[in-house]
Amino acid sequence: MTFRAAVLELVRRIPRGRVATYGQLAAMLRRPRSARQVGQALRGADDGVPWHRVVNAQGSISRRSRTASMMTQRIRLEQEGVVFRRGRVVLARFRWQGVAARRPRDFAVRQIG
DNA sequence: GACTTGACTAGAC
DNA sequence: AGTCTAGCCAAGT
Repeated sequence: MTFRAAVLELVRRIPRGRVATYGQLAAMLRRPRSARQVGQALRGADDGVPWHRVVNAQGSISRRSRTASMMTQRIRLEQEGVVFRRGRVVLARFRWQGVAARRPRDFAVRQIG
């Protein structure tokens, strides 16, 4: 299993309407310093992988190449309901939490009385 | 193996 | 707020 294959597999699990950052995905793969390689892996991704759901740490879109437009990615995200503010995805609301999101809410047990 | 290339990022101005 | 820089490292030559 190459790193590239692991990245593509993980990106396929990002649900519609959510985004993840390069660094976040790298950390999920237990390779926290390989953010650049996540981008590199996405370079040749086919239509089967939702590459548009990956943005940089600032929530903005990174250019795929000199000529490539960033509009395609933004339009795709907005069509899924992702909201941009001042050119950035509102990460606080749309970041994919990964497996942590489905963890039991043990915090709700605490009561006042 | 020794370079080279970047869809990156945190920190420092 | 933006702009630079150094460090990063999987893949491709």
